[in-house]
Amino acid sequence: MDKSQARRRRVTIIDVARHANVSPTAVSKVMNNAYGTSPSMQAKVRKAMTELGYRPYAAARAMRGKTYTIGVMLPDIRNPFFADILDGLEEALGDTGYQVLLGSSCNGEAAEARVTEAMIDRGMDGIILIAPISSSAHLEYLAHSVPVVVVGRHSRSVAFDTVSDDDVAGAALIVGHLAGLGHRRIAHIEHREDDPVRIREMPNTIRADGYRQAMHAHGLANDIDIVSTTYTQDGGYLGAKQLLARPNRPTAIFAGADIVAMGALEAIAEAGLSVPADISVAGYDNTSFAAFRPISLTTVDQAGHQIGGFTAQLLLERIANRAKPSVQIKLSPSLVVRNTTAPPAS
Amino acid sequence: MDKSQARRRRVTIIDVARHANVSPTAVSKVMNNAYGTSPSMQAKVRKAMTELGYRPYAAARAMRGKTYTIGVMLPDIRNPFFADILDGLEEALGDTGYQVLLGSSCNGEAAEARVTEAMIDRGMDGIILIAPISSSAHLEYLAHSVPVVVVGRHSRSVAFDTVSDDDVAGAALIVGHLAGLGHRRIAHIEHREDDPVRIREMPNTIRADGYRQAMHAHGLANDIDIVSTTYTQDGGYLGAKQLLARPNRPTAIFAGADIVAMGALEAIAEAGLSVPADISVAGYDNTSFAAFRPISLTTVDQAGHQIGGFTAQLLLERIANRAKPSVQIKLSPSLVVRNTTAPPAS
DNA sequence: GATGGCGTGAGTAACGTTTTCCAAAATGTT
DNA sequence: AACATTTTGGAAAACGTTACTCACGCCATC
Repeated sequence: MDKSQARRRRVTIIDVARHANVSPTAVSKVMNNAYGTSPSMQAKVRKAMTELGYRPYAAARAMRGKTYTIGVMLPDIRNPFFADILDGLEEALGDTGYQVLLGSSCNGEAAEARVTEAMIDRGMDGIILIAPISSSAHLEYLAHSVPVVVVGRHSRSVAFDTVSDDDVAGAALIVGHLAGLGHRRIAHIEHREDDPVRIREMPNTIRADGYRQAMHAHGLANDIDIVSTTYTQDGGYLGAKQLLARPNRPTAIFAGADIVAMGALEAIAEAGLSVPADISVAGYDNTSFAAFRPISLTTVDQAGHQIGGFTAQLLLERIANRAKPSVQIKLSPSLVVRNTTAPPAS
Repeated sequence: MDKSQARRRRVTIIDVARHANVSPTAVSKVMNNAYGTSPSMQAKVRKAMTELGYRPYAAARAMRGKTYTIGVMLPDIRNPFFADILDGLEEALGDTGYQVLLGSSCNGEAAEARVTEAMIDRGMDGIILIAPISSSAHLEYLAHSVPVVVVGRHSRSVAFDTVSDDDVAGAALIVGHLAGLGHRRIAHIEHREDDPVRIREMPNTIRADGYRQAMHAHGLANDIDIVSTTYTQDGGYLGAKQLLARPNRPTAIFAGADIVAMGALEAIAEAGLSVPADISVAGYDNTSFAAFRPISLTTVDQAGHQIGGFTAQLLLERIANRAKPSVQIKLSPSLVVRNTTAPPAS
């Protein structure tokens, strides 16, 4: 039929209005369930809309202030933990009519700013920043342009809401578990951070801090041993190599993220050692491949699904009322013991 | 400063024009490098733009037909193979000024249609569909509304370009490798497909077909053994369980995707068998965790990065000229032999 | 039977940008 | 010096939608 035409013109609200013999205003009102439309009018308009296959043009709606679009900034699309968050998000958004669009490729502060600005420029109704590395001032600035929810960062602002996990408690779970097994030389691989503000706020640094606190609490202050790399598989590989080269090498490694633990496992395998007989390894995030049997990684579960759900809820509330007081939600992690941790070889 | 204001008004082209003492038209012309702007004018306008920190409002541009946005539909955000494609895409797009936004959550034809329609409604300049399951007619329909490039599907259309991998050749590589090692009972786990059109076009069915052809070519027609599940870890687990329960169980399993191989490895480990001593396993995609040493999966590399690059190039060309003849690019896969395949136990 | 209120629908302006014109100025040609 | 041509910059319209304002007719009330 007209599918063969080179380029079809969109069906607009004007077409619907003409078809239903009413004004465009009326069509708009019906669509938005606005006040002042009689039942007969509603029926006429809805009939015309389905007959013409009308879909409102979100790009035009943007000019009037609503796009029904929520942007999510992901720092790394390969980290499967973020997928859990997204699942929770989509589920909570359900059939609210909001469409989620993802922006990725954020390696670095500049790229992150590019993505978030792009989302603002596209008139998104709200944006979700997952573990952003931008300065607090920049987050604050963004939050004044558009409703924002920040995930994973331990900061507090009147301008945006935050959802995060209690990383201190999570680190304590791991250290407690390993110490309970009899380990003393428990090392940690962290994601290097230099910026003083981020040191206070980023989950990775809080996790390292939690490790230090927990080591102290177990009387292992002298055994604190941290290597700084990055939260990537490569970072885990390099970090573990350093640790294995120590004269008195650790009996357990607490990696700051599952993906880091993967790299550590690789370095350990390469060194001809076996896990957990020679050395124990624990991760963080309980990503799907931590559960994968051949690996079966001891880790900390952050309830990504739940995080996503809360995030969606907070964002919707803030979209509805931009002046509402800001909320900080902190969830409690739980320990998942699998097969990469065991008592140290005596 | 004014960051503390409750809600800042955007800087518009009008503000820039006033600041530079020129007309809005002039500002627009300078931005778009249009004809009819003197060097002095350009300087004035650019100065005003930077002084005011102006960023064009993409949502308004959409009303004039260009948003500088490219939408990518991903069927499954957890499959790391797609991340490789995205990397290639972003790299090729480089600093063309286009912003990539991802739409995911496409489990099912309805959700896929929702996402693609949402992208069209947001005025995106072009969309990339990765392994879409929609009917050919629907793809055709989309391509008449917006420039489209389809990745992974073996179809041909005058309305859109396609980039795919030679899945028949890829399957032949695996079967050849296993047969060369001495295997005869080589089974395959496929992604079930019922729709007749999709059977001809989807990469998973082509891969299964390639497996059949290769088995014939090696004189192993009687040993053809296919279980139909899905391209997920669960699908691999269930499929392998079925295969292991066979009275005369296969000595090698060719999983249609790496993630399927992961599930198969899990089922095999659970059955108390070891890989590759008792049974060989091969995957497809060469995802990042296939290379992960503790797994070290034999697989087929599809050059996702390259696929992404070609896709970007084709889309840009089609955006520039919607009437250009359509192009079909088919890339050749390569075999990556690792540690999950070995000669069968004699 | 005039007045007031309310429910219903339409007209109009506005959002920020680009494109299509057109006028004026500058330059080149006889 | 008069005219033709090119260059430069601006005014106005358009894109699709929604919010605001207002007019009309209907009913209840005095």
